[in-house]
Amino acid sequence: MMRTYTIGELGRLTETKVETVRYYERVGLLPHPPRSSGNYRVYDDAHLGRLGFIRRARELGFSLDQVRELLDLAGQTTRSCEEVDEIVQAHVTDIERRIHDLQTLRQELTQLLAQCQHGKVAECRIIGALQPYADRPMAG
Amino acid sequence: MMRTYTIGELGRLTETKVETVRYYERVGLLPHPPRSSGNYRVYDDAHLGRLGFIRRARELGFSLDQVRELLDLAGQTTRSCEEVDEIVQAHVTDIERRIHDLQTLRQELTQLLAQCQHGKVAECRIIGALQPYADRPMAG
DNA sequence: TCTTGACCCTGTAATGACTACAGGGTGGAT
DNA sequence: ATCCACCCTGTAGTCATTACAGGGTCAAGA
Repeated sequence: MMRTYTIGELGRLTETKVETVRYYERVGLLPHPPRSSGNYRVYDDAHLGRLGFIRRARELGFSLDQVRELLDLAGQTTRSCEEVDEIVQAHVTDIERRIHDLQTLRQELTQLLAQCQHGKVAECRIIGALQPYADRPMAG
Repeated sequence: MMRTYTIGELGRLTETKVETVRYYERVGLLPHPPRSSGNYRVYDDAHLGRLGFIRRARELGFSLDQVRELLDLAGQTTRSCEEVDEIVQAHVTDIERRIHDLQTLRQELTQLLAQCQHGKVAECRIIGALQPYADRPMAG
């Protein structure tokens, strides 16, 4: 009494475009499902679970390679979850670095905006700040 | 008495890979420079200035399309710098959204890490939290 | 003069993670 | 019979580079 799903149903259930489901299959994240007589892909609950896992991990910002590792580890149920922890920890560190970079960027841009006197481009401090060789002409 | 540069010199001065300089030319961000007798690209200070502008704007996170707009506006010196302001402001808003998204993500992941009991994968809360259909089997 | 070696040239393909067709077949309802 | 929504494969596009492969150029040293 196993429920089956077409690729469209699977997509709706996991908020994944049909093309993306096929893409995951192509790159080996989803197993090749059996086919119907009309050559349609036939999915079951195991596929639904696996695709759900992938999408949730992607939402959390993991790369497909990281997702691959996590899926692999998730299958080895008796193993210590140390490596899972490491992957997540590394990802948090990466996210923190990106937050920091973006904050630096925002500050630079905000300072540029504060300097703008809303005059003509010729005197614009923003444009000026973008020109590291302001004494030279600029090609166009 | 105009200084000229080879593509390699230009790259060193602006911390740009040679391939990237050629790429900017291909997509129309840099004008086609004149060529030497041996078919080498010959750049001058105007090119240096323009490439510097591009690289600085890229460092500040502007897309190449935004850089194109900024370069275009920078050339229209008598125009009001309102549009420059708008582009930068839109970019700041975008960056703020990204910072916010990343902060949300970091919090979710930090919570996952806090729940990890460092046991076996079978009981791992992290893996569990990634499985939206935890009652179902998972294909592999 | 010859030969290194560093540089330059073009053109094409790869990266990540999809997305968007084109051109066709299937399935169920009317 | 016909319609439409859905499915199929295969290929190419996105963004901003980067990485070759397979050649040509140029200045210096032996």
